[in-house]
Parts: sequence; C-alpha cells; structure tokens
Amino acid sequence: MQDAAGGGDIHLLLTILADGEEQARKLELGEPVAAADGQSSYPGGHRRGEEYYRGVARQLQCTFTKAMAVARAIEAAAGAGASGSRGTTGGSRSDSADESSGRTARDVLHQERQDVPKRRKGALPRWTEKFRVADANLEATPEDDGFSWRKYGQKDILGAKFPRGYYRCTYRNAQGCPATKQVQRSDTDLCVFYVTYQGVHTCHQKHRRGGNQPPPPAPSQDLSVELLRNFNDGLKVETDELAAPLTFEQNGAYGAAGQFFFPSVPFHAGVTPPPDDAFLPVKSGAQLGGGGGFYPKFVSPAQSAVGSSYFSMAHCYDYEQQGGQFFIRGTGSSELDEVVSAATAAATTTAVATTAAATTAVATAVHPAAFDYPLYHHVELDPHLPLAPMFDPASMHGPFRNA
DNA sequence: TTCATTTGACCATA
DNA sequence: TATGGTCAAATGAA
Repeated sequence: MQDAAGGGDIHLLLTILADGEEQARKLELGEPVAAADGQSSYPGGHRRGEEYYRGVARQLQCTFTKAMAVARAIEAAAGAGASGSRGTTGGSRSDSADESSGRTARDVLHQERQDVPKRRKGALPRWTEKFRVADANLEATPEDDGFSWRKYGQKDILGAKFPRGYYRCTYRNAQGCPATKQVQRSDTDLCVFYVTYQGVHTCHQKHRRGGNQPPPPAPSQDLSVELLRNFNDGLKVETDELAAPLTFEQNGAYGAAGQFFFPSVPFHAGVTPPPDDAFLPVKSGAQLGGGGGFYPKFVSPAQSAVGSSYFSMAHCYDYEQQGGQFFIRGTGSSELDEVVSAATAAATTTAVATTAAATTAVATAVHPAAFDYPLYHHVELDPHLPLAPMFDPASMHGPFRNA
C-alpha cells in the first residue's frame, strides 16, 4: 500500500537506529547488575561479563546490518520510483537491483530473518535461572519476570516429563527485540522451573522487575581466600537420586544411555561455585531409573583473554539440553576446544563413579593425592594418572596463585 | 478486531 | 536421522 520509500520505512529505519543507540549506550555504561528482587540468582553483581558485552556488540552489529538493509531498500525503491518503473519490469540495472526494486524495507527484513539460521550457536548471550513456585499443581507457572513475553511454541522434550515452552519478547516484531526464553519444568520438583533466557531485551518496554538480566562474570577481584575455600567445593559434582553408573571423561562427549559426560578441564586456578540457584540441574534422564538430577557444582577456570583465571561467563552459565539432559555448553566451541585440549595436555583427571542406589553422590574429580574428596558412592580414580601440573602453584595464574 | 495461545509441520543442526 | 527450535494457521479470549 505505502510506497516503499514512504514514511513507514523511514520510521522503521529510525526505530532501528534508536535501538542501536540504546545498545551503544548499554555498551558504554556497563550498568551494574540489577538484582534487587533477588530473583537473579547470580553472585557478584559488580559488572557485566565479557560475554554480555559480546552479545550486545553482536546485537549492535546486527542493528547496523538491519539499518543498512532498510536504507538500501529505501534507496532502491526511491530509484525505482524515480524511473517510473516498479517491480522487475525491464530496466538497465543489474539483476539484484531489479530484485530489490520492488521490495519494501520490511520485505528485506523478512528475507533477512529467513536467511538467518534458526539456531546460531552463541550468537546471543544465554543464561538460565531457576524459579520456584509455591504450589506444585500442574497449572502453576513461574512468576512474572517483569517482561512481556509471547508464547510461540511448546514441545515435548525427549526424556523430560513436561513440555518446554518457547517464548519471545512481545515486542520482537515491533521493535526487533531478540530476547527469548524457554521454560522447562523440573521433572523431580514440580515447584521448580528452569528458565533459559537468550538475548537481552533491546525493546523499550519498562520491565517491572529485575528479571532477564544476564549474570555477571565470575568475580575478578581479590578473592584468594574465598577461592581457596571454594576450590574443593568447586571441584565437586553433586548428584541426586542417581541410579546408574556415571562416567566423567575429559573428551567432552555428550550423552549416552546410563552415562553422562562433561568436558573435564583442569582446575588450575580459582573456582567459585555460584549459589545453588545459579545452576541448572544436569538431569540424568529417564534412562536413569526415574530421573533425578545432579547439580554440577563447579565452574571451570579457563583463561579469559584478559588474564583472569576464570572461565568466561558463558562457560560458567551457559548450558544446553540434549535428549532431556542438561549439559554445560561453551558459547564458542573453539574456546571450549582450547580448554579441553589444554586439559588433555595437562593430563587431567578421569573419574569413574559408579552408583548403586538412588541417593546422593558427590564425586570430586581431582587426583586423590591432591585433595580430600567426599564420596557418598564409590568413585574410582585412575591411580596412574599423574598429578596435573596445573596444581603446581608455579603454573597457576591469577588470584589463586597467591592463595 | 486484535492479540495471545495452541499445535502440527517444517527445517537446521548434531 | 533424531531432535530441538521456529513458523504459521487455526482457534479462543478480551
């Protein structure tokens, strides 16, 4: 109806540019994490993490791309209007110009959305929060997180008792807000919901609570004592109601019946497990005799680019569910590969834990000579494994080195 | 009429 | 090929 270069598209362009301005402002401010309501269960609260900034930067980049696409569409439409031709009829321009001449800016955006892969791993910051509701009835839903969401899908997930709900920001279309969330009810505790947020809100809706804030990075201040105190705890993997053998390996392979795997990396520096609420349950899945889950109480201390002795935030908080099981996921696979290969080079530990009963198992995947490790179930550690050099203080970095 | 939800189908990824 | 994530038509509620 409206001509392609009409006020509607200009307005769209202005809206996109306003988004970009807002994103740039976020980058500049690095505003403190709002955790006033306590719902954001992540510790620290000093400044946002590197991954957050990356995410905002990517959104900013995306915003520029969109703005340029709209501008080109406006330009093309204006050119077509000036020549008196519409659509693909004739003309001396190239094929691509002919194609775009009949398209509105919205068409371009729509096409761009179609061009974007459905799942672009790591394109947006992703984190999970745990919500608890008062009652366990089947109609219960997690409390309002302060943002307006629109449900766009629901799917039964393999190995999960309850379907997963898919939500996106109500203002996705109006303002291009990329925020989405997935809501998954816990199999074992009907009062618990795990809400995985992806992408920060770029819309201008006024959120009523502090929800949907990405977690802050691992603390980077002088926490040597705390780190040391937490070090042992940080190496634990707690399991609840585990009824089948479980294997820890360093190969990073994911998921197999009766087993779970996670990429084991050397713990050569500080480990700061966030409070329980910050963790997803790593569910053993239905194949483990009625489910149950375990909570990985460790944060792998990979090196960040700026000399911190911690994993990047994504490694601390970014999880993925596969086959009804939750797994820790690195945002950048190369980053994770780097860590895993470092682990291999350092001859990290392998622990094989077998469990017989559906109770709690706590396994500490470190060399037995190095630390005490409380085991409520039998855990075998290869006695031939060398003590990883990362436990040598000389090889440590960051605050833990001085601990 | 508008907007949200439901649900089956489609598609990308591992 | 199995699975998860998204789309979009159908439906319902306000």
